[in-house]
Amino acid sequence: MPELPEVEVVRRGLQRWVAGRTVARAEVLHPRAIRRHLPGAGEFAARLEGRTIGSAERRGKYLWLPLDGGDAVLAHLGMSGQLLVAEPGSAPERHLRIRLSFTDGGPELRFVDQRTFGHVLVAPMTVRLPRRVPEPIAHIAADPFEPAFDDERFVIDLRRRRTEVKRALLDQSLISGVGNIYADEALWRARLHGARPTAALTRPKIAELLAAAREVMTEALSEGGTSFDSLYVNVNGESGYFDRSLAVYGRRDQPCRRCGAPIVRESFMNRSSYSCPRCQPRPRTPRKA
DNA sequence: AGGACCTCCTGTCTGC
DNA sequence: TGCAGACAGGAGGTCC
Repeated sequence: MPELPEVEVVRRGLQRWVAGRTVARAEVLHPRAIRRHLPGAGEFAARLEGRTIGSAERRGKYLWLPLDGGDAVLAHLGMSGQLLVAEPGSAPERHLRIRLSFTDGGPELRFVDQRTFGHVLVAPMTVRLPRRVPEPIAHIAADPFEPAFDDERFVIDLRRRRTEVKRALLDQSLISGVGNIYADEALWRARLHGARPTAALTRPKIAELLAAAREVMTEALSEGGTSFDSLYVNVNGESGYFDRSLAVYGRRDQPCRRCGAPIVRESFMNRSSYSCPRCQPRPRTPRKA
C-alpha cells in the first residue's frame, strides 16, 4: 500500500532517527524478510554490525541507507511493511521481522511486516551516473521527483509501449513510485480511462497525466502520506493517511467529485481500478473482447 | 524480447 | 455460529 508519498515520509523519519548511527546488532526474526539477501541471515547480520549509516535515500518505493564502506541497506515495504523506531526492550510487535540496535544505546529500528511482501537486504551500489543506486534496483526508473527524471523521455517511452496506460503507470521500469491508488487518482485528474492504449495518447495528454501524478503525490505528501489500512505507520509509529483527498480510489458508487456520476470499480490484474464512467469513458475499441 | 499473467502472504470482511 | 471465499497488491518469475 505505501506508494511514493508514504515511503518519502518514512525516508524523512529514517534520516532523522538513524542517519549517522552505528549498528550494534542485527536480528532477523523471519527468514522471508531477507529472502532477497541470498547469503542468508547470518551474513546479513555480519554485513551490518559495526557499520555506520550515512543518510536515508529513496527512489520510487525503495528506500536505502548507505553504509560506511560503500554498500547500502536496501528496503521495500511491500504491502504492509513498516519501519518503526522503538525503545530498546519495548514489547516486540506481533509481526516484527528484523531488529537493528545501535551502539549509542538509543532507539532501535524495527522492520514490521504483516503480509511479508516487503524485504530488506544489503547490497553494493552501482557506479552508474547521474545517480548511484543499490545494484538490485538498477532497473527501477527514476521517480518523477528526481532531477534525473526526464519528462520528454517519459513521453517518448510511454508512447512506444504497446499496452494500456494504467499498466504503463504501474511499470516501475518506466516511472517509479506510482502504485494502484495514485495511478487511479492521476488518471481521474487527467480524464483518462486506464484501459486507453498508450500508443494513441497525444503528447499533451501524457504531459497532463504526468503533471497529475506529480500533483496528487505532492498533495499526499503534504498531508503526511496516506494509507488506508491501519497497517501503514511512519517510521516513528505515527499513522499517516490522506483518504479525504481521494477522488476515486475506494469510492465505488459514490458521486464523482467533478460530475456526480457514480464511481465504478472494475477488476484489473486481480485487483481494483476505480474511475468515473462519465469523465473517463472506456476506449471505444477495447483491445480485448 | 516486450507484454501479460501468476504467485507470494496474512488479516479482515462478507455472505451463505 | 462458523467457515469459505473475496479482497488488499508490489514486483519478481515465468510463459508466450
